[in-house]
Amino acid sequence: MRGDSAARVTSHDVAAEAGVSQATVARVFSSPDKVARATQERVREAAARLGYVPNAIARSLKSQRTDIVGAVVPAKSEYWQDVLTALSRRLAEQGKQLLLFPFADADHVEEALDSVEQYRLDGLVLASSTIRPEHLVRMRRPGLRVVAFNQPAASGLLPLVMVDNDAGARDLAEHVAAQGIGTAAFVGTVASASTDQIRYRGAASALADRGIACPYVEAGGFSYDAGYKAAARILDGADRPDAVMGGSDEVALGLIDGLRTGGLDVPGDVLVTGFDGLPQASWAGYDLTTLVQPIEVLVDATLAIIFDDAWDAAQPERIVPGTLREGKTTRRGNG
Amino acid sequence: MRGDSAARVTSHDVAAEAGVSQATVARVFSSPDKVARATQERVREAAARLGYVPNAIARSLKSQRTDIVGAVVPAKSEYWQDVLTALSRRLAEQGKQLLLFPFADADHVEEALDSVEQYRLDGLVLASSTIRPEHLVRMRRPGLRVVAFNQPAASGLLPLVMVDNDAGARDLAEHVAAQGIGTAAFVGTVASASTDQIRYRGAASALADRGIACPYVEAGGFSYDAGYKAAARILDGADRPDAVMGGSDEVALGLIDGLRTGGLDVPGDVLVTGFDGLPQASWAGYDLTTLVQPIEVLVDATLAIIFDDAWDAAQPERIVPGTLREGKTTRRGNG
DNA sequence: GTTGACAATGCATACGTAGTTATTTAGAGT
DNA sequence: ACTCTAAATAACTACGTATGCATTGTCAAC
Repeated sequence: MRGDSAARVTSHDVAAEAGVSQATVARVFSSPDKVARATQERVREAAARLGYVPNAIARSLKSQRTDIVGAVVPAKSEYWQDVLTALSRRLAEQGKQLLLFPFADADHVEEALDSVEQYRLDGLVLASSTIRPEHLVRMRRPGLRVVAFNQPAASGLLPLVMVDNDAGARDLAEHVAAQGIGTAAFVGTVASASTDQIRYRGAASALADRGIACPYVEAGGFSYDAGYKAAARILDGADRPDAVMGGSDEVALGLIDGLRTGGLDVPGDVLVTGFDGLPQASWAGYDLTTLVQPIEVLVDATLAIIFDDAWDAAQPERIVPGTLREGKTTRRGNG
Repeated sequence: MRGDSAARVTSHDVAAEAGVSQATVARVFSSPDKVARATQERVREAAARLGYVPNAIARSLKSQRTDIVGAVVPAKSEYWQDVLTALSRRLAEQGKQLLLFPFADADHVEEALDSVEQYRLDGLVLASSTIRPEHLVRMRRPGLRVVAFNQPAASGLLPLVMVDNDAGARDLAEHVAAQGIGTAAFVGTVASASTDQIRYRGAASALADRGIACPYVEAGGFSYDAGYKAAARILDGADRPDAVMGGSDEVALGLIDGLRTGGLDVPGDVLVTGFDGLPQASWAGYDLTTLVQPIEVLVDATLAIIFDDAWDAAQPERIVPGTLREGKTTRRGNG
């Protein structure tokens, strides 16, 4: 009842109720130490009585800060959902919010970026390997802190935070090679994705050092389905590899099921690895060997760049190592 | 370069550049039909030249609309991620944005709700069965359209959109019963969740009609892990059921792996069903029989309530039927 | 030629807050 | 008692836009 009748309570109303000026009310809520104890209590009581809630829109207009960070992420991706969760939780701890800009295809990036500019966000996390360089550059604007997240292509164009894709891919390759394989294949997601390229080069180079060839197969997508279909192509191929390295966990999980559907045993006949460290990779049905990304660390580094003034002019690159998670998909002998 | 120098371009700057008044500039961007063709072009050119972008904050302050919808969702849940994706895509089509309020535990709901009020959102999607009724009631405020999403407990307190949990559970139960089982068990997520209760009652009632008992087992969480661990308890139990119905897909997938780890064959020894229709349920490794929620329909209904003025005073309830998806986890004979 | 109608535009103001400057009050020192 | 200083509060203004109202200009009708 009470709350309903007081439809739009402003700081002026509270000021009148408490017998002080509007400025004092504002101070009570933004810098309380500048207001005497007794006055503060009186104002807070009046505010509670009227059901006053500060208007963040007006505050933003005045203070030129929205306390909102935007995130441009692919609409359909298991990996990014984990990142978003970590990101928004950290922001919430600081009283900030996360505005979501998912996009289905590259064409919609433009629209999302328009909105980003209109809302005068404090910062922006750009997370998608399919954003083209010209878009990246356009995002370099004063007052807006943009960070490229796991997007090697942004190197030199924007501040960048990413997992060490090269080292991770090498670790995985060396682990697989240590199991004593003769041939291998790398099933990438989309060849034009910069993460894909680095992961492939790292893996191929590490395998080459051990005399193992590693052709590249493109799944054509970031999804389980793409991996599942790629498995068929590998089964049809002339010589079946002893190990298949997936460009991402999602593709790797599809690969496993595709290979198993084709009658092969994983890891009996073929070893499989992934990349990312999705929760699903740990599911007992798969227990995938993968490179776990330290999402919390990456997120913290991202927010540090956005909110730490020291980074203002510089274009830092934070490359964080991942962790090899050994699952049963690369465990050859089970004795 | 040009963009950098024009740090903060306002409609006044554009007005000066184009030789018109600020009001005309505003009209060009908000109600173009009220401005003469020639003037419009001149203004747009000037705007482009200066790199002007309308300030959504100021617009919101004046227009009392933010074009932003908030969503309070559980931080860790596969299901909600699908909902968020659909929701934000639809909003983006209408030029609106999605502000995310994920919460790890019920204590953080309060904080999220505070932010919601401060930001004067156009609407709010409340999606979590663990929000308590007192919070729900507090959200009934003038000017803020709140919709409870898949949250039966909100019935009578808030406008409500949900899948027909009861009918869905009955469909699943009847489908399982038709496979000729003797005993069954329902593994719920968290007993206090209102969706859980309805799904269990629906399933148990349908099974009882066919003379099949169906005890309730609580997994203690919404996750794969909870389901995996619950499988062990079922294996340890005195009489093993012929069919296990999971309270959600995530729990069901955990159940399957748990049962298989315990040496059982699914569906050979035990049939399993889920609820939700997650992408993962369709993965070849599981191919789970489940009730697919029509997420697009639910989302559209939700946005209709938020943005359609006709719903203003009423407290509508939209209950949408789901679709049974028959997978191999309930296919007994494979001939 | 005068009037009326209507389109196009300018002027002024309000949205609700935060910060800047000015004013009042209280307290301490001599 | 008088000044000096610091603390507390009030008055005022700016943030950038949208819109009601007033004004100007154009054209058709009589």
